Amino acid sequence: MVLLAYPFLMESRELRYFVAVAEELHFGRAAQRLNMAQPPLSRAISLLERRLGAELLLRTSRSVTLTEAGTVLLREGRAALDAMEAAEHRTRRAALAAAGRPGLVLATKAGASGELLAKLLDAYAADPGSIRVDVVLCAPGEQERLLRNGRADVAILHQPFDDTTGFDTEELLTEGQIAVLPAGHALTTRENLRLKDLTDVEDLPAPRWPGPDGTYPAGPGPEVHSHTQLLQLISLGRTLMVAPDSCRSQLRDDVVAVPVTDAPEVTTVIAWPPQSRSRAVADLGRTSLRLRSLPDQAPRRPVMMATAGPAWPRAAGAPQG
Amino acid sequence: MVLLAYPFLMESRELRYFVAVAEELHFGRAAQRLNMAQPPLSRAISLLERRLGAELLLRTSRSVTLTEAGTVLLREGRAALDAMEAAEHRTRRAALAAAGRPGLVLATKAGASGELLAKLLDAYAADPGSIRVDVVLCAPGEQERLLRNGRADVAILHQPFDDTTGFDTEELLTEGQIAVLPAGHALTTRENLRLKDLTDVEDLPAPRWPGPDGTYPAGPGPEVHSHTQLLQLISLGRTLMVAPDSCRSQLRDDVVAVPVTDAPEVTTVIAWPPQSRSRAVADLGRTSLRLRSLPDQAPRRPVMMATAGPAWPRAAGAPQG
DNA sequence: CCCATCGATACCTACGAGGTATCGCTCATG
DNA sequence: CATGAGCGATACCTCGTAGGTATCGATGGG
Repeated sequence: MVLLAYPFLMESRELRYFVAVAEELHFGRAAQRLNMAQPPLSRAISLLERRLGAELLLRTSRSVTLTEAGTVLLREGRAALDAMEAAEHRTRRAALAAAGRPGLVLATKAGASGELLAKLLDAYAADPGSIRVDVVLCAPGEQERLLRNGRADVAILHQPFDDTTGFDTEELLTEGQIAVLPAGHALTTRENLRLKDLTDVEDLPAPRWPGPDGTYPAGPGPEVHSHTQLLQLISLGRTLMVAPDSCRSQLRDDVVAVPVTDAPEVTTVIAWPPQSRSRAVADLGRTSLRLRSLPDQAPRRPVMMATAGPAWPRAAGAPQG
Repeated sequence: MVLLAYPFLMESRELRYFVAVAEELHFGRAAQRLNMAQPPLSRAISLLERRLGAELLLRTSRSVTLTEAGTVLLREGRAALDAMEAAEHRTRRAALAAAGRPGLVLATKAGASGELLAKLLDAYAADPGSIRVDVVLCAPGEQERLLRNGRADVAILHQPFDDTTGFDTEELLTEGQIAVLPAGHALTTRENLRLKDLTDVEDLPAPRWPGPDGTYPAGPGPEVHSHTQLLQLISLGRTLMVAPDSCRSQLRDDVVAVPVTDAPEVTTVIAWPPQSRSRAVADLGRTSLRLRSLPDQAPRRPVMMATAGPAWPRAAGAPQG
């Protein structure tokens, strides 16, 4: 039996079009996002619908909504586009490596696990045969995306917040969580807290982070987009936050940490795509294994990091060597 | 920050072209497979290379080989194309379901776990709200592919043979393995065997199954493409096989089963793509859970199955209801 | 040494992706 | 209830490019 060619009709271009429309629920805005005019977009979508034999969108002249099939195609289509993008990035990276400029891109959440990460990178750098590691700091939850679309080779994820299905992982650290509160607030007198003590605190409404679409959820709390900003807002007595224990080391003097006893334990893991059997990734994984059984304080050098939002301009990276 | 459109260049068409060439390592044959002429294929590939900024293939006028980058793109590209195809199939299936013709496609290895599967399907069919299940019998190892490219919603896989990374799974059965030998063969006098007793048995060389590319590996054993054929060859004293314990029930009288004590245990699992939170799949998963704690012999009806090779013509399905 | 094999190049054609103009429907507004 | 703004669909045109044919040039076998 001979292996045949893939027989499906869909082109990735059409899928990009559909995903744009499905996310915007508006042909005009989607067309703008795609840098094209609205009519060809309308045509492409209805052609796609005819070829799939499935209604994807319900349009009136006032609104666009997804059908069942459309919802499925949005989810599956995003995954497929991520995979396409990943193929492209990983190939480019492999070509660079073959051309003598090997490198790893590690994605981690901005403002998390600084200590741990620095130790890991130092230990890896000490490995003979280790290569340059570029660190990309991204918004909470963005790491997973970068790993899925190939912009990163490895990521530091936090269970149970990030979805690690489909990745190989190595546990790095499990820890409890603390509440970070303004110094002097009534709650700071407590030895420890429970989650329900922290919901609906009148004068400290939970902060609101932007979603992946850039919009903020509704609510009374302040809108935030960085941790420094959040800490400042806490110290000003405007909000509070619940975070893993290890972030204590990064707190300012004007905020107070109180353990939250019933918050879920947070496990920091290092994750990579399963078939990525590159030596470098394997080495890094092995390093992280070794790290857990190592004496605690190795000599530390400062670690330079590059920041990168989820936007498209390539993430600049600082050498780790 | 606004969610932007996917900015990559690669079209799935180009990727299909590359995968075809990379698998054939021959532009002419690849072009045939793609139903096109060779020159535009050559052009498309070199254009792809220029746009990726990466050499993918090393060509002489006598041979084509993959570079490092090409190897990466072959692996990643296959995954991406599977994802594209999956998006298409799952969308079509969702549309059918929305149109009142819901159905599940379950992939399983031909000639494996008949008992277990029949029980599972019966139990599920007894569930109120259960829907039609089409069973696709495929060549060993093909189930995984069907699940990844969306032609199946659920699959019966066998650890450690099949790769379940990226799937949600539910364990069904763990069992040892047996050697199936011609009746009367010297080895059948043994109470049990070890793996090394079975390698290099002069008169019973291991059978050779076709790989995914349709070619047979080299070796002394006979070429086989079905289990019936294999059993016949065993009964003729030409070969042997090692298989999970449960296949005993399907053996003919002229072959003998002997336990292999050091063969790895085989775990039969039911698997599905993780985000596929359709009610039907969830029900089936729950049914399989219940099954493990159930009394053994429920009344059984015969189960009709459709066969399907890995080739493209749509798998026909027989209703389960 | 010559021919078979195979990928690359040159050149042409035609399909379809994408643009502009405009229509037709729906709802908010006074 | 009339009007206009907003939005998707339709009509029509243009041009880029995917794909075909013919042929070249390199390489290795007989």
